[in-house]
Amino acid sequence: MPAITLPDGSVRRFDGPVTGTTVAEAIGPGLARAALAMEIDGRLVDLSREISDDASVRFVTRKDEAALEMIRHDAAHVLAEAVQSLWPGTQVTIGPSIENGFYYDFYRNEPFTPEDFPAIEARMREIVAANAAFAREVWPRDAAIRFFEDRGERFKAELIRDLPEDEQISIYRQGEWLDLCRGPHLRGTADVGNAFKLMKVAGAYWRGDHRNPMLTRIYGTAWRDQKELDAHLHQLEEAERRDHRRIGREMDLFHIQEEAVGSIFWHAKGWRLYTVLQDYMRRAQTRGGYQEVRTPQLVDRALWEASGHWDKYREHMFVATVEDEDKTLALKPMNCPCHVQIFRHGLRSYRELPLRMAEFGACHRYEPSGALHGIMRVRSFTQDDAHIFCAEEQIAAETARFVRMLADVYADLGFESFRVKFADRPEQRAGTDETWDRAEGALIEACRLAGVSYEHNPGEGAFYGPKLEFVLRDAIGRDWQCGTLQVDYVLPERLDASFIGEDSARHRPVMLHRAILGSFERFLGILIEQHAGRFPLWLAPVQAVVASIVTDAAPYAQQVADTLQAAGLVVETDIRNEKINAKIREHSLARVPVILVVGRKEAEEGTVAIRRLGGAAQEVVALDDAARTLADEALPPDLRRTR
RNA sequence: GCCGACAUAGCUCAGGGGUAGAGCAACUGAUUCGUAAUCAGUAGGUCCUCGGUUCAAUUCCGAGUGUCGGCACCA
Repeated sequence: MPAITLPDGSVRRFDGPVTGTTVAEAIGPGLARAALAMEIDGRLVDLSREISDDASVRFVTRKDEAALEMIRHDAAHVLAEAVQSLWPGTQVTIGPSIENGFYYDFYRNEPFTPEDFPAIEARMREIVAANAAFAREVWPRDAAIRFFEDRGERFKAELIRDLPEDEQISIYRQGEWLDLCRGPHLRGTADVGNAFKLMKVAGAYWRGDHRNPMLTRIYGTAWRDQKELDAHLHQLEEAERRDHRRIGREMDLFHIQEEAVGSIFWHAKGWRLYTVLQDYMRRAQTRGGYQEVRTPQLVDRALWEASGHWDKYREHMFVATVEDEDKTLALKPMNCPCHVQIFRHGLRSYRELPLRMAEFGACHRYEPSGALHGIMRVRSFTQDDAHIFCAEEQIAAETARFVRMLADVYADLGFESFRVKFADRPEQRAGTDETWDRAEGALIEACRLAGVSYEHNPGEGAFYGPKLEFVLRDAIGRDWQCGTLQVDYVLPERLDASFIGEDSARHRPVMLHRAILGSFERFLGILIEQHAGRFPLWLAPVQAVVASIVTDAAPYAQQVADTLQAAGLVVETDIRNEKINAKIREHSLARVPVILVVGRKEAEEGTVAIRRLGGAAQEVVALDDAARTLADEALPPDLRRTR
């Protein structure tokens, strides 16, 4: 006699075990039509599942987030059936729902290509139209293993073998086809709907391990309805439109070529962007109580051996040898060992702590070729790196201080909010468990004191210590991990850094590794995509163009440009013999924030007509006023505050 | 690094066993024009590199390099 409690608090009693379908029908025909699955005591299950005991039940309809995930998961099953029916002998492996869609990994000698998509999608639509019910069955483990082995499905058999002993082996049938699956599923294949699209094929290692066979993965996107699908496709176009590689070329910011793979040729305009950002960061650091240093690019391997990097990252380091000397040097992949060298140069007193040592450190790492991506993932980059040498009891205060600084910088750069993740000890690590206990404990305590709330990111810490990761969200909703703060007890030990305490004895400092932007290269890529190249005035590579209407106005245009330049603005002059329409169009497409139009009238009156990027309005003001206003507007945010 | 796709003018792309085309950009000339494309003309190519097949390869085949999308990696 199950008593079923509904979300509104009402209770329904039934004579015996009932399925969710029955319960929904009992409540009303509308719900019976809309219910796709249900939550029994908070656990999502099939609607066809029987309820035999008292329970609280919530029905899941298409509007639910959970339903969208199920649509995607079921779409993966439909994809798998379609593929196996078109290419018998293809082995199935796994096919989960993911953000925005789903994928399914297949094993097949001949990989799929996007040309196969139309046929697969057509078959998928047939399967959806047939509306086979998803039927759950529980099989004995041995029978399930034998079944899949007999079909030559060795990956599925392996999956079942590796399931925990006490776990039920559930099989879902959809018509003729079946798959091992934990579930739950929608009622039938028709519930998947037709708002799906296959997107791309890719290789993926079995179980994500590069020692395993390569599978061929088909990605799809799936949504509740066509409108949502269209919105998603539009969003992808938007991301492509913002792609920093495209904008970098269009705006003449940088390029990369074969002779220096993974390194950037910064063109004049891109370099202005870079230096404006670097100057800003330098001011922020100075205000934050950091001292800036500069350390060598080439450092003897002995130091990397001592720090532990040679052991762990040797194959990711660029190594240099010289003919006349029996020495092996490495281009520094990071700055910390060098900073420790400065710290330990001479005796340090506790009075000097916390010692905040910053460097715009140019580092080289031999990244795997497949990892390279525009200016975001490169082999030569510059970090806004700093190490805070402090006593253990200063960790909390320094963490809080750093988070404040980071929040200010992000806000100035147009990112109002960020998330924090706490990454704790990885499997491969240096240092004892006791050390890790202390490091993690100190960081947790620091977060508490700083009022930082965080998500847990287990096992993702650096090999020498736990870290906080700071994640930005950009204008189109993508997350970027930029900032980091890492607590390190290991390196000071390995490189023998010490300070003299109040008690006249030697003590080990703790090192906090920290960065706000991460690397300039990557962050500039993010900034470019964040603004789609339409930078705020202070960052814009070209801040204004003076465009003349007639040749007679050319001398005045030059005078306007000179005035603005004297006021500190980056200005170009366009006195070509072109129509003003063409000039406006060109400079607008080039994303110049301000166009100053001057014709005979302006020349006579000593004015300029200001046109802002993105607007059609024009504002006619006296030249001197324009120079003053624009120069003011072009001040970096921190200088504007202290003006 | 692994899987797949791709590589043709500055850019975006078409083409195809007999050494190649468009649009935009560039250059020249005419036009002097008031807020998102004035008109006309000219020039521009190692068809990524190296091998192979062929009478002939930019095209077909192989290798390499690079790029792109994933996977793996990211101190």
